[in-house]
Amino acid sequence: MNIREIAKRARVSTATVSRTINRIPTVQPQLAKRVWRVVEDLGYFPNTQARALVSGRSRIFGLIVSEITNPFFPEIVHVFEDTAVHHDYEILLTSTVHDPVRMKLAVRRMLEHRVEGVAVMTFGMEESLLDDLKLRKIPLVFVDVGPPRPYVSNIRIDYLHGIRQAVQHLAALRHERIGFITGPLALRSATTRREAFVQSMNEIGITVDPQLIVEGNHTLEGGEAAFGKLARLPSRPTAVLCSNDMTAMGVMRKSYAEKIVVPQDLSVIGFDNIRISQYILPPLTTVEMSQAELGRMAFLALLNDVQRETPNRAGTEYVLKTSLVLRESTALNKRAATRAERI
Amino acid sequence: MNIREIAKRARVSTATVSRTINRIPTVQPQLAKRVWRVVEDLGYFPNTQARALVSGRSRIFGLIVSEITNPFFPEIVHVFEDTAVHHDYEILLTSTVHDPVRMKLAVRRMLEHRVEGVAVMTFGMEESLLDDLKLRKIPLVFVDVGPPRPYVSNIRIDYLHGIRQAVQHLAALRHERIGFITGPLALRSATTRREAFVQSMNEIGITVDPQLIVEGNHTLEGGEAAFGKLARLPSRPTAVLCSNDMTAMGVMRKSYAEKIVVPQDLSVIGFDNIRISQYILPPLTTVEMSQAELGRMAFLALLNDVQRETPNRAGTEYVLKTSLVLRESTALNKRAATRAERI
DNA sequence: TTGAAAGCGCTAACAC
DNA sequence: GTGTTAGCGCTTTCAA
Repeated sequence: MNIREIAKRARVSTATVSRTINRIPTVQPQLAKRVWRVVEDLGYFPNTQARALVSGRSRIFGLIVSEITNPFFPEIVHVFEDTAVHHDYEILLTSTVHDPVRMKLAVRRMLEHRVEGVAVMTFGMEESLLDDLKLRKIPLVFVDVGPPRPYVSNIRIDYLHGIRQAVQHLAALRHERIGFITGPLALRSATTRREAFVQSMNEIGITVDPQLIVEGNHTLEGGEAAFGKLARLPSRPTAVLCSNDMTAMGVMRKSYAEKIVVPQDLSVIGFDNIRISQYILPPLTTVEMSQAELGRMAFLALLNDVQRETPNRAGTEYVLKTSLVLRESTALNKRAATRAERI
Repeated sequence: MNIREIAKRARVSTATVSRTINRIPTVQPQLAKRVWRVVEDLGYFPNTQARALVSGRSRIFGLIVSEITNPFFPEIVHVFEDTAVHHDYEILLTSTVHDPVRMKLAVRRMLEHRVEGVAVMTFGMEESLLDDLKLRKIPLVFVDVGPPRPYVSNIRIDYLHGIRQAVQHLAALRHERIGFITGPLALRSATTRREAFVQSMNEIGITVDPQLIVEGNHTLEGGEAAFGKLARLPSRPTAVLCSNDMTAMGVMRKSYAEKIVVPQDLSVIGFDNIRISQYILPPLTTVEMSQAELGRMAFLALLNDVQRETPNRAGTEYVLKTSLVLRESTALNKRAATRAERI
């Protein structure tokens, strides 16, 4: 069953059927009605492949994430898909799993399917592998990477805003020795978070002891190991800020093992606000970087690029704010509090 | 750049280019070599839409899950995608979010994209909405639902195996009053798990007190509420088996609030073995239902249906075993243990 | 073994 | 406002 069959039964041309289905307003209402009747009677639906082929528009966007099993991503994927469906787009999803080969393959698949745009959420990894896409001037949106580049849009993350709130929250709870566990420093997003931490500390008059900054790798195990180092310090921190929530969970797990009670003995703050952070015990105070908002922005950025008639040479810059979500993993610094009482 | 361009430059016909690219062995090696050279020089790759249109094979499978943000699914999606890519298939993913409208829309999208098969992982929900697919004899694979149906394959879950292990593990730890928190009883998967529990208890000579079976809804909040009921019982259970891991996390959260210590005062066992279960405190003992295996089986089931020349009228039945994973949320029943010492 | 050519289902340019 | 028709890029007969 195809458009010709519909045309025959509705006694119109295929062009009229096509126009009707695409809601082109020049079709006479009565003709349109006749067409719709047949369409519904036969349960006809158009063939997207044929459509894409002739129109040169696939109505597919690619979405590249580093790992769908990383709890940070499912919400993004969900919202991206949801927004896409609302705009009659389909999504070609791929996880690179930090593997350049998979990344290369993903680019190939995107090209073969003639995607109209690609959102890249690998936070700065293997970015050069996307050159094939850039070459063909396919709209691209990145999250949180490097300097502006031609034809590429960016969603900048305002890390400083949330991290400053976190630092000030800890300072208000009278913490001074505040540790920071970074992500893998090969990632720009990780170094930027670290810098936001250092700057926020400076702003409140504290120069960060370099020993208090330890490299993690955004995994729970990395958080455990990193906190291990912090805990062995002669003067260990009373609070730890982590580059993501999984790291914070690692810190909590390690401190549980070492009989350090969160939040009484140690305040912990995460970053991302992934879904489970509210469910762990104690519920995690964290800096939210809205995954839903990120998914929506990424889709709309691509849609915007695709819909303009002149190519978006300059790229567009978007900004996603971060902000502190208070829960129960932070508390007053006991030592400082005792001191204060004496005063 | 298209196949004609390649043909011209390689001084062969488009047919030969097509054959070469599709690795049809009748092409002369030297001709093939010439074609490949041009293909590589120009960075040519075929257009999947055109291919699909003319061959009538989209090389796309649909994957319908109830919620990608449910931690049970990301691993499945990942493995499904991974296996698909290995077989040169693409995947059309959708979350129904338990919404019949979205389900209906998903079916429509699948049809428009001419998917060759659909894996349905909604565990028994809104299944009638898939009639359009059945009607068109599109290969379908379900997980864990109803009786065999024509043209539909099924992955059965051997719930009993794992649940029996869980019950026997608890019994060995001298628990007798064992509670069970079900999933939403509208779901077949939930009632089947409950029945497996009752049977396993009967097998070890215990008739389950109906008060000890409480309905949950597979969410953390549901687990909290359900355990609230169990905790208020005159004689509360010393162990609880849950219909999924999120429920178990709810139980742990609620017992934390009520100063009931897991596992000393209460043993808890989950079901599913989602990723985070190993990370929570204490690490959760749970019945594993391998998500990776499920994703792989679902893909291969569809592939199998698609590759046979005669339609799979009878459908194929697959079985996925479940089995207990011991971690740290269970312990010896204190009361019974004391009694035993006296003996 | 290779090439010529038909045609997959649809859109859009053009003619009326 | 509607119809006729070319053609999107490819696979696949069929003939040579």
